[in-house]
This record gives sequence, C-alpha cells and structure tokens, in this order.
Amino acid sequence: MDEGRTNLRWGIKRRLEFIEFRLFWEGHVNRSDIVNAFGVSIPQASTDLNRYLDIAPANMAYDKSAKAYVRGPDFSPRFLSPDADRYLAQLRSVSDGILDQGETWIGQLPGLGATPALVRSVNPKVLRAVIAAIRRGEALEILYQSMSQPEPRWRWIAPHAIGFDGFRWHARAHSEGDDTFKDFVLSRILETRAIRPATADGNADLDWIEDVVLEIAPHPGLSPSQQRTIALDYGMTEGKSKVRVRRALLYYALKRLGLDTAPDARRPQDQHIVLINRDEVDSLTHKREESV
Amino acid sequence: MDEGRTNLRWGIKRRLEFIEFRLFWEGHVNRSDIVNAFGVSIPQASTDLNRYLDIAPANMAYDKSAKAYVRGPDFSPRFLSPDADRYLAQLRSVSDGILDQGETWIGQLPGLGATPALVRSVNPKVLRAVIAAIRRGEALEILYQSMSQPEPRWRWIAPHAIGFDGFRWHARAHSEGDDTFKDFVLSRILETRAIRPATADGNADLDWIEDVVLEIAPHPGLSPSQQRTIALDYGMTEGKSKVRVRRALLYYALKRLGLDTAPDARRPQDQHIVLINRDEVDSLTHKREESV
DNA sequence: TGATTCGGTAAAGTTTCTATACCGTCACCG
DNA sequence: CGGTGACGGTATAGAAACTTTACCGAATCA
Repeated sequence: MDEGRTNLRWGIKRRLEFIEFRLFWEGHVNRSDIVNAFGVSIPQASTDLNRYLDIAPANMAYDKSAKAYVRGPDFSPRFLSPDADRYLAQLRSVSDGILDQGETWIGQLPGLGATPALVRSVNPKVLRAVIAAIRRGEALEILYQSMSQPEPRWRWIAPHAIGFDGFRWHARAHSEGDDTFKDFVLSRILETRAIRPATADGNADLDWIEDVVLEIAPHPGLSPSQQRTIALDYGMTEGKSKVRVRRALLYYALKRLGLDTAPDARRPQDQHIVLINRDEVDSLTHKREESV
Repeated sequence: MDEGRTNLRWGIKRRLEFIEFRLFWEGHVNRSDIVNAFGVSIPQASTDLNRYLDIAPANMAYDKSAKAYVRGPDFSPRFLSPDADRYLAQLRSVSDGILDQGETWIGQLPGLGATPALVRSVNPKVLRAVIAAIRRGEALEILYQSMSQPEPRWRWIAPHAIGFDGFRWHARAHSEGDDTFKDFVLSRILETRAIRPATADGNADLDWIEDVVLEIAPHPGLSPSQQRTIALDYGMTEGKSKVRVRRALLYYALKRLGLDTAPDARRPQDQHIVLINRDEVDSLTHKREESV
C-alpha cells in the first residue's frame, strides 16, 4: 500500500510530511503555509497538496469557509507517526533559545514556560575537539578549570564518550595524571591544544560500561491514591519501576531524581518517589563520583 | 557578499548546510555522505560540492589520500553558525530515543550516556487537544487522575499555556471547579472529551505572568577556588547570577536546582549553589505551587 | 458591490536531478 | 607489479520539478 511513496524526491517527501504534521497538530494546512515553510511557488504548493490528496484522500478535505485543507475524520498518518515527546522536545528547544520557531514545523506556538536551564553554554570548538578525539581514539590536551585547583591548568585526557548529568555536559575520559577515568565538565574546558595517540582504552572504564538498576516506588508516606497517581506519572507497574543507569552517572541520577538527600529532607508530597534498593545502590557509591 | 545564496532552492540550501555542518563538526564530507543523507544521485552530490566550493572556496579542499573534502584552515561558516548547545540537544534527543541518528546530521555518534528521563510519555492526541484549546481559547473537558482523589474524574479546564517543570509537562489552565489557575500534568490527562468557549482569560493568571528573580551564588562552604569554578559553570558575574522564572514555576525551579531543601541537607561540594535572596523568594511561596 | 483571500488551472520556460557512461588517482592486496 | 575498489571527476540526454505568468471561481468582509 505504500508503493510509489518511497521513491519521491527528498524535498517533496519533506513537504508531504509537513502537510501531514500540520494536519495532525493544527488540523489544517494551506498553500501559503507550504510557501512560507519551504519558499516554493504557489502553484507548486497546490501540486503538493493535490499529490497528498492522491496518496491519502481520506486524510484531508478542503473546507471552503475555512479556506484551508482540514484533517479528515479518519485521518491516519502515512509519512510520520505523531510523537508528543518530539513535539514537546521542540517546544523546549524553542523555549531554551536553541531553535527558532521557523525551524520547527509548529505553526502557532502555545504560550510556554520552563524552569530555566541556567548552565553556561559549551564552546563549539572545544566540543568539536573532544568529539574528534573520541572518534579517532586520541588523547587531547586541555586547559581545565578544576574544582580543586585555583588556576586553570593544562592536562591530558583521553575522552571516550559524552555524558549528560541532567544539567551539564561531560567528557568521560581517562585522566593521564592519575590514571583513572573521570568526568570533565565541558564548560570548564577553556581551550584545547595538542593531540596525540590514545593512552587508554574506553573499554577499561568499568564505571561507564557497567550499569546499576535503580528501583523506584511511590513514597510510602503518600496516601494510596496519591501513590497510584505517582505510579501513573512514572509508568510504574506493580508499584515500582526499574531504571538502568551507568554507574558513572549514578551520583548525578540520584541527585536529579531528588534521591540523594536523607529520606526526611522533604515532605512525602514533595519527594514523590523513594529508592527501594538503596542498600544495593549505596554499596556501589562508596567511591564518590563527581566531576573534577 | 552573500549575493545569490538566498534565492537557492530550499533543498539545495539544506544540502549546502549539510556540507557545512559536516565540515565543521567532522572535518570532512563526501559525495556518499550527501547521497546517504538526501537520497540524491552521485552526480548531483558532485554538483553540490562544487557549488559549495564556488561559494566558499577557502572553506573546503579535496584531500586525495583521505578521499574526501576536508575543512580548510580558514573555515568560516556561510550557511549556519555552529552551535554546541544545539548539537548537544540533538545528542540528548538521540539518547532519549526521540530522534534517530539518521534524522540528525551527525555522522558518527560519540558514545553517549545520560541520566534517565524516567517520565511517562504524553499521549499525542491529548497534547493536541490541549494545544488546540490554548490556540482557540477554549475550555476542554478532561479525564484527570489527580493526586487528591483515588479515581480519575471528568473536569473542565481552560488551558492557556504549556509548562515544563524539568521533568514533566503541564497544561497551565484555569480550573473550573474552584475558579483558580493550576498546573495539570499532561500524562495524568487520560482522555479528552467536549470543548466549549473559554471560561477565563489567561491574562488573569498572575502567577504565570509575573516573574521571580532568583539570585544564585556559589555555596559559601566551598573554598575560594571551588567557588570560582562554580561561578564559571553557571556563568556568574561578580559571584552571582540572576535567573528569572515564572512564579508558577518557582516551586519546580527550586526543586530542580536543589534549592528546595534545608541548607544542610547536602554537603557544600554536592550542593554547589545557594539562593541569596531566599527571604524574598520565600515570601512568594506561602502558597504552595504544586500540580494537582 | 467591490476588494481580498483563499482555492483552482494551464502553458512556457528554466532549473534541478537522474541515469548512464566513461575517465583519473590513490591505497590496498595477492 | 598489476588488478581492484573506492573515491574523485566529467558529459550527455531526458525526465521531473519548479517558477513565472495569467486567468478563473467561491467565500468573506467592509
């Protein structure tokens, strides 16, 4: 049933996807929408709309008084599967200033609010140098402002992965000075200099490779119905859910989930969730995992 | 100096941007890269590369032994400004399963790790209904699982904005039952039903419209050099930074920044930052702002 | 009523793109 | 050392996409 649709040219396929995106999310689409989004001519936009009608006649109908094509009652997408998380991720990028509205396909943005991101942005050339070192398996000399030393210092690292702790981005890297694997906060890398062949293999970074499973449950101090709501929020089945996290990120994951403080630091209705297998998890946290 | 570049067709411009993206981030680009990303023919990819060379001869040169075009030493982008935050946001989306690698322009993904997102995803049709109600200024009947009641219940809301608390997405809405503005967690909306004309004006939602300014500083329990590092992380000037947040999101912002607990709930080196103007902020928090 | 703004169509001409064919260079490998 | 494959390039013909221009109809609104 999908014959003919795969060998459309890339640009046309994008425009048909756009038509479908607008139909799903906004319920209507116009020639001028297509003209604005892609800079094609009006007759071309007409052609696209008719091409879409050819392919999926039930998905769209022209509404004379709305002066637009509207979504049909039996709309079923052919070019994309509507994804709320993706839509919301775009909203967030717009809110964070990462994307312009024009770069999304969202026609009319709803009012938006988000908790501020707060972190300093990463220098693109620094990021590029780190990514390149990872890709080529090289060691990289960086000017790094560490927590423990007052002045930034040049040091060699051999990065093998990129990590996100919920706030900041890290290079997961072998640190030459002390022969260990650590997290280097990307925004603390002020400059990069030389490169040389790798010094260590990322596969030796067991804290990165091995996982911990966190078992999460609603806070027992909540009423049964509150617990059920929390279970719904977190998609728990049988009152708990399991989350897999790299051991190296465990410290951050607990912090981000609010599970790093004493159980009574917050009221149950603020805390929401508890860690069931804390003993097991704690036994892995003897070594404090913090970025340098 | 940018003559002729604006009236290129949309698809061609995308491909030239792609060439530039790859040059900046990976340092090289190929005919086959373009063929794989856009499904064009090999001669077309040749044409594109030569067109790019025409426009920016200094940015690219063919390296015979690498069998690819490589970034020139004086590379200066013409079609996009390299943005690390955007690159990283894409990495995160890939890590969260929101994007496929093929949908990004990143050629070779670095190893990736992130703290898990953990929240249940939002139903696209529910989101669509909420967005539509916001756009059209309508009230919407929703089946909502609240914290306070054991069973989900049908209720009317008049949403006027979408909010993100760092974990979950909300509809900011006027609640008909009690004539107040509240946050409704989108994943707790199980179904939507009727719509009717708006009942309240979003402009009356003062907690949403009015802002609070949080003044953040490094934790005083840290050593001076540690404080300086934290100041760097958060882009602070003169030892502090100000963050503006909607009053309705204040509760979540404090929680997300780890500023919702007693000052001694964490060690300084775990806490990192403190809120300087807590008194001022607390005076606004007497009304506990939590989603229903 | 007339202007505007949607929608549509058609024809001619330009640009883009594919398919095909053929060539050159470099690195690798038997 | 020569063959092979994977890059790069070019040229041509023909198809497809797209623009420009022109003109039409229906609905809405002042």
